[in-house]
Amino acid sequence: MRYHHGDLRRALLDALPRVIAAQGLERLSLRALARQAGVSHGAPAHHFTDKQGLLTAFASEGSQHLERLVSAALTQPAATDHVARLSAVGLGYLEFALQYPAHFRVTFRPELLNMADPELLQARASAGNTLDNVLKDAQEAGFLAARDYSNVRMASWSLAHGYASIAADVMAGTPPDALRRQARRTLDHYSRAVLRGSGNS
Amino acid sequence: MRYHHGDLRRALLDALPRVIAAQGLERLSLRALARQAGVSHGAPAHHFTDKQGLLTAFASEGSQHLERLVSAALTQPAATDHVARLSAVGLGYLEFALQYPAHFRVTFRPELLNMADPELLQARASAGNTLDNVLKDAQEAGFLAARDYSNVRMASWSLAHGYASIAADVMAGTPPDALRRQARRTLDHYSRAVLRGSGNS
DNA sequence: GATGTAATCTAGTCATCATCTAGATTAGAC
DNA sequence: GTCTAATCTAGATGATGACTAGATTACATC
Repeated sequence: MRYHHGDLRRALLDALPRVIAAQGLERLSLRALARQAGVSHGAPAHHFTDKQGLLTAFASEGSQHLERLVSAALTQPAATDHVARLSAVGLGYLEFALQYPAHFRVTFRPELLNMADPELLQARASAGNTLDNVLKDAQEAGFLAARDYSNVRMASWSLAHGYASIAADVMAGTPPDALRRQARRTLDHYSRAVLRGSGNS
Repeated sequence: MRYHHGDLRRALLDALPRVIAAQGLERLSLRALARQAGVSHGAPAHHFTDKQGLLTAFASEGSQHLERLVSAALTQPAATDHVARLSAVGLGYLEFALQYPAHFRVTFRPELLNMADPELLQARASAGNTLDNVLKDAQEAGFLAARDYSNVRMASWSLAHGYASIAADVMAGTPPDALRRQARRTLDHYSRAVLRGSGNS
């Protein structure tokens, strides 16, 4: 075992999902993580200062994964009209929860993170822009009244986050593909209802 | 200090929100809680077995509060038509997050709880029935197609849970009344869109 | 290739924690 | 008044996060 690891920071971040999956986020210990990486129990502190720093870096990664998956869902051939595009945002959100469950559990838990971390803030902000782009397009095309914009934005965000949370927690045993199908139905129905026209009474 | 406390179980559950608010759920310790109650560090174990047992009992309380607040929102004079009633479910959910933030943080965290606990299961089930009653009424009145039922149920649950989660986490600094107003607008818009008629193409 | 500095890692320590145990105290039934 | 079960205390154990001093290595510079 070499004294210098090479890239311990990366190795710890890569081992984290496994350790969290194995013993749960609540029982995550820096020492167990260090053991996994074959390194002494004090080594992680040099890269992340403390547990909060480790999880903050992990959450930044999470926000980047989220943004990537939402963007990927939007560039799929099916995401043509505005309804499908609004659904796609939610589906990308779910995909994040399904593909990166450990990240998902950490990313939206401010009490575990250093919310002043600039890297985290930037990752969060750019992840939130995608929804705005979709809704702005829908508004310009006349599918969303200007005065409904903030309501629909809040509802869409809440719905995506809520469904993914429920899928990750309550429905933890359900097969991913079943969740994807249910989410698609639910989100399509929602998006169709909410973007039907711009003249709601 | 008497040797027997009288009702230590209740005293611990009552002190829990204060301790969680003070030092955060992640740093909650049974010993600190015992100190708060003026009792030795081993005493809580007799009533709750372990930390998971304590939080499970706390989560059962939470589900009861949730059910009570949703029911209260439904019996308000404004909750007359089906749209207002569907909104009220979400508003009750938010009210739970606002009035019982500590309970809210614990109640939906299965990894902290003993999900096999019969008391918890029953509290959860009865809390979930209220939404079904509202949607069943809407369906019978012709505001919701039978084949859309499960989609709307899932969307409403996700939206309520997601908004409350975001309000509790991301928007932790926002004044409660502002959150209530925003939630009412968002939920009304959603409910109106989704319950407009039963003949969506 | 040698050298010096900064980055990285180890090993030991401390206070605290959850959990377990044995035993002390008390309430309440008989 | 006695006895039993419920309740609580006190001590111990192993693990944890954070801190420290010091050992080892990488790397730029000469």
